[in-house]
Amino acid sequence: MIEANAPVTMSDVARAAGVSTATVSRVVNGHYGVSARTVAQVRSAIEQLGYESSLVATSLRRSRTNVLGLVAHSFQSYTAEVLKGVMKALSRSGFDLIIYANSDLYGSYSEGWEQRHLTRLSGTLTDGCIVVTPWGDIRSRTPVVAIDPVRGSTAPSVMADNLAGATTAVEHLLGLGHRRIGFIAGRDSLASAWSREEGYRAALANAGVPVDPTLIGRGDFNPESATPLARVLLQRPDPPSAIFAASDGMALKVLEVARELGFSVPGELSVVGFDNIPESASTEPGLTTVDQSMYQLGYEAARMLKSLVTGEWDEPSQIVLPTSLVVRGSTAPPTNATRP
Amino acid sequence: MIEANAPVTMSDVARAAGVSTATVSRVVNGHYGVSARTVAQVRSAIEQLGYESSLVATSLRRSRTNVLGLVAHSFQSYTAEVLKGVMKALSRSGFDLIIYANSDLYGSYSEGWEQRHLTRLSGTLTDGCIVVTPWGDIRSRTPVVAIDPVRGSTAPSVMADNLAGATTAVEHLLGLGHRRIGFIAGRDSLASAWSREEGYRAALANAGVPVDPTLIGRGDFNPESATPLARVLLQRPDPPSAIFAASDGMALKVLEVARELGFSVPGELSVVGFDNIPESASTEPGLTTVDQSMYQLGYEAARMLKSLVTGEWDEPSQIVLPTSLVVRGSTAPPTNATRP
DNA sequence: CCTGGAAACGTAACCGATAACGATTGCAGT
DNA sequence: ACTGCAATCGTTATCGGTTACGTTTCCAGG
Repeated sequence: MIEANAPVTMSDVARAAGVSTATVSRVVNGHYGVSARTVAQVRSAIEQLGYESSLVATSLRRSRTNVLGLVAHSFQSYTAEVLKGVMKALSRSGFDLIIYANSDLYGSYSEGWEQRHLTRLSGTLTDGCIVVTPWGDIRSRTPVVAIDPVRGSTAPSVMADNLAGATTAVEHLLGLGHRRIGFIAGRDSLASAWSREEGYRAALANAGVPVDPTLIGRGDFNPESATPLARVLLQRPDPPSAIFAASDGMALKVLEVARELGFSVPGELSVVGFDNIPESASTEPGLTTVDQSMYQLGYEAARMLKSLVTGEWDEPSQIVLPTSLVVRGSTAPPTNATRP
Repeated sequence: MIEANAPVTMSDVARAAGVSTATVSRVVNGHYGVSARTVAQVRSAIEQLGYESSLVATSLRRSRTNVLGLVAHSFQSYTAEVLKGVMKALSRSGFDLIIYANSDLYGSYSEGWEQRHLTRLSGTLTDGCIVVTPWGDIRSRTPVVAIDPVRGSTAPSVMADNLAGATTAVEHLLGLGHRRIGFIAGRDSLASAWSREEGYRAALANAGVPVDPTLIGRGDFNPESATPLARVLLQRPDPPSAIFAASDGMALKVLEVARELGFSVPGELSVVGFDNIPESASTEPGLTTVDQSMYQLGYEAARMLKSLVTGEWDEPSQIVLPTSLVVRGSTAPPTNATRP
């Protein structure tokens, strides 16, 4: 039931208990210097009025709030999986979590959005923050851990072994006999996008297959960015026999375009993604992809942030987690292929 | 890069620009009464110092923050889907979103957690809140919309047509020839749990099948709660030929127990869930379930909350969304069944 | 009976920002 | 030159809670 009752403040409690707000504060925070009788009075007043301290007022005055923050620029499956891991790591830790998401998902907030959010939060509200797929390097008064950091960043971060993952993915395609393999890259500024492209190039180089720059499309990890790129690749007179997309979201769009243009998958086109989001298991055919355990990324990032905040850090500050290839129905040997 | 620089406050800007904080505030908020020259000076100081207003301080002073809150007691697929819908509804709306999640997921926070979180947030930080699957009725200074409210609540809320959904699900099983149909109920206090059980009973009654109370297990929507209940049902000398679980999370646990006890699904046991979370599509076999578009629930709740906050509300305050049955591989006619 | 010192509690400054209000300035009109 | 009205900007109270500091109370020891 909604009741428009004014919020109960500390001075209400103080008035009811016949003491000053200072005393109420001491009771609430369990500080020393209050007689047992007064404590009982204040407790009873709190109970009776249903008082609950204001997170805002407290955090404005205090340095420590026991709240950690998470900032993400969009909310897709990737972020949701990360979040589950974060919550798990924080459960029963004494830290609450505040996720701040801005409403301008689509484009207008480009460079620097997370810096804005972060300064707004870390002013006082949170003791530290996790930033998911940032756009730039971060300044902050409180500790920050990046998940999938920008290229060249030396700040604390957690990321998957993107190079190895991408290499394995492309080697899988090469092993099936593919030679003309398209690539749809991720957002250039992120280390992950860079490494996945490196893996693509390295695998081809190892197999003695020259890199054809016209087979590389420049996406940005946003699923929508892949659609026109896939169209370009598949409408060529000589389309590739396989496409490796730097994220599952983009790979799923490739599948969409392929269906639209009448390509049979995996008969005429093999597709590989990266991430292993839940949706990738339920498409028809299932998407072959590189699993990077976003859950684990979130879990480790939260663990690291906790240690940074409490000052008990002792591990290296850049964690790299292993990946594994998940083979599903979207990959097969190319038509008219000679097995290696 | 992390730098331990002190946060830039409004008075820093004021000092740098040679004006008072009031003037800075006016410039920041675009208020009337500042000369163009002063505006330029302040703007330049803001730029130079990298000033960003503190969400906390602002919300303490102001009544309106343009931030909406969401409170959830756990963070599973259900919540994640809801969140996507909420974000979609809020995109480009001018409202940002703060999600507050407490760290004591597992039990210790029982009754009343969302009331605590809500008073902490709605004190000043948010203009309104969405509460997902609350435990009790809510008091709040600012508007609150409940997703999947408690039974008997008259507060603004969004929910699926649980009665119709559950009825359809059980009719599906009846139509396949099942007569002994087990049920695993949800958290008793929620309207949804109640309606889904009603649907179960109604469908059986319509088909002239008596309700066997020993075939009903009392879960709480938490996946883990279903495991022992499923075990009890399936280890009976006369196990049911089908089980309808009030949530997908619980239904997936039923599948797990069935596998563990050597039941073939759907050969010896049919299973139906409710929710249609992403995971349900990717199990083997896929879970037959009632789709309630959690995305849509989130979308509508956010839309409603926006209107409540801006005061432009004109629709009924309790929205019920349709459901649809999604038939996958986990249901089939019972062995030795006679088709109706 | 007086003093010392710790315990208990209140007062007021403060955190960062906003807004009501008052004060100052500039300029047009007479 | 003087009035009057805007435009412009600073002062200050305020939000709710915390804490440094000062004051009062109370009891033990001399």
